[in-house]
Amino acid sequence: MDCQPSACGAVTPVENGCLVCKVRLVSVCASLSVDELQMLESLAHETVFPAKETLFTQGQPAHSVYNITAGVVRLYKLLPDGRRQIVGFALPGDFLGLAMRDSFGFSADAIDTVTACAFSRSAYSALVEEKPHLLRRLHQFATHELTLAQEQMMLLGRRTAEEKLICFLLAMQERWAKLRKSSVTVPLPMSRQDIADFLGLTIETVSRTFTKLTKDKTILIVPDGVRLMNLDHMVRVSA
Amino acid sequence: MDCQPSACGAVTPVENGCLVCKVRLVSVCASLSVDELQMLESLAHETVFPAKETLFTQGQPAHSVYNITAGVVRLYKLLPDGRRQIVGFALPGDFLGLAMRDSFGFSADAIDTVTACAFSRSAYSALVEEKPHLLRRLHQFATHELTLAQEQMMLLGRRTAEEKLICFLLAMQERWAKLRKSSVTVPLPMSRQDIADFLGLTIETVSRTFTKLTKDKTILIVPDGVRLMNLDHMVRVSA
DNA sequence: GCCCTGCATTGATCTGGATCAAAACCGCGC
DNA sequence: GCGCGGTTTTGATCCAGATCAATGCAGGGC
Repeated sequence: MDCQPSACGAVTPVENGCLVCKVRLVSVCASLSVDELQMLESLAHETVFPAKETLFTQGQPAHSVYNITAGVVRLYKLLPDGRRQIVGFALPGDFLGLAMRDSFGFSADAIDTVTACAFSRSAYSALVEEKPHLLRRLHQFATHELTLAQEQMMLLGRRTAEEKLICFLLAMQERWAKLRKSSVTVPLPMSRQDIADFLGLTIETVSRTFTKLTKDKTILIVPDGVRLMNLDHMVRVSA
Repeated sequence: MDCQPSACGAVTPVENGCLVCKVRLVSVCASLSVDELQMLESLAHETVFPAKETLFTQGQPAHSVYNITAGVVRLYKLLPDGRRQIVGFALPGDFLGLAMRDSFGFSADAIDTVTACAFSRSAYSALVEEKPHLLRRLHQFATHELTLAQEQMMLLGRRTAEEKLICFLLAMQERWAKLRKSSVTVPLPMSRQDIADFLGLTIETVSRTFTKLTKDKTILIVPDGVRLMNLDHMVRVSA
């Protein structure tokens, strides 16, 4: 479906403004001054996507770019026969549309309730043209993503199932920690199938590996997440 | 080893200048005007790395960034136990050091004889600061790399050995085609082990898959490369 | 020429994770 | 409470690709 931000996902006026935005300092917006933020604010459409709703689909024209302000988004590619690879999970503060290309290179859908600041791509790229420090920040984000992608290649190509899961849990814990949410307890709003499709495994292997790590006392499964019980061991494995 | 461009790899004066550089129009330099090119030229050290020599090592301080002008470089990460993942092959026109970070995120070594324009990172980033269109070009390169990395995740996580090899050969053929070298014959200067470590396979599986594709009449193995005999079929598989 | 050395190929066997198939669990509506 | 749909876990079996082990083959030194 061709889905503009105004068509799918409730648009509300920006409620409290960028200045009090909870993710401002970790997002691309951190590079902007107070008056630049006001310009940005006038371009922003705060949008809410309920769980399971699609933000955009691979190949679809990229009318908008998004700054995630709450919730978790899964980013994925599909093969014609239905095989799926999740290329990342976007958390609050993450930016979707770094490539600034005409169409999206992957699909994105909300895992839980997601709120995002949507910007029309044309307006956003015009702003980027005149604010080199915003471009610099976007470039930092892109190269950070690239580094993560290279880590993920190592994981997908050369690690065992158990190592994959351990690395994933450690990476999620670090990302949540940067957002100052929880520490030893890692929220996992995504399904087992999502984790499998991110790690290049099947759901059965992911499930078995969770049980193994639980029997090991490496982790403890709690509602909607896990608690890491033996960080030392996990870090040693992931090194 | 701590290896400055002047220490490892023969430095020669820039012989013919950027204006006649064969890869200029496909490299980051294409964003620069003639007089900007002259500034760049004064910063460049043209460096030759013989086959098998290391350009830089993962974790090493990134004193220099590189623009590859000839030859092929393998970019890889290692685990402590020696498992290796090649995260990419750099061809003429490719830029190493996009991240502009203090240290390299992967190691790089020359597969055949490589020539590169080396720039001190500090001088280069100073130039980037004052030339927003150079930054824009770097960002384009970074997001292009990111897109390729996401394709590679799909390949590593979800494709079979045969699909992996076919996608790899097609991707290499496209990359060489952009450089106006050969078309149906794809040069493969890297070893079978390199291909295996790029595709997340073993050398034996790569070799067996090459023989299978040869028996199929999908490819023909020629000295230092392959000839693609059934592009249609290959494109169908990779779609 | 002939040996050495370092790939690459081929063959035989093994195994980690996939696949197929049930259970068990867990809200949620009524 | 109970039934129902979806997800997760567990179990049994299979197989693509890994591993182990020769063998082939080309280029280089002498």
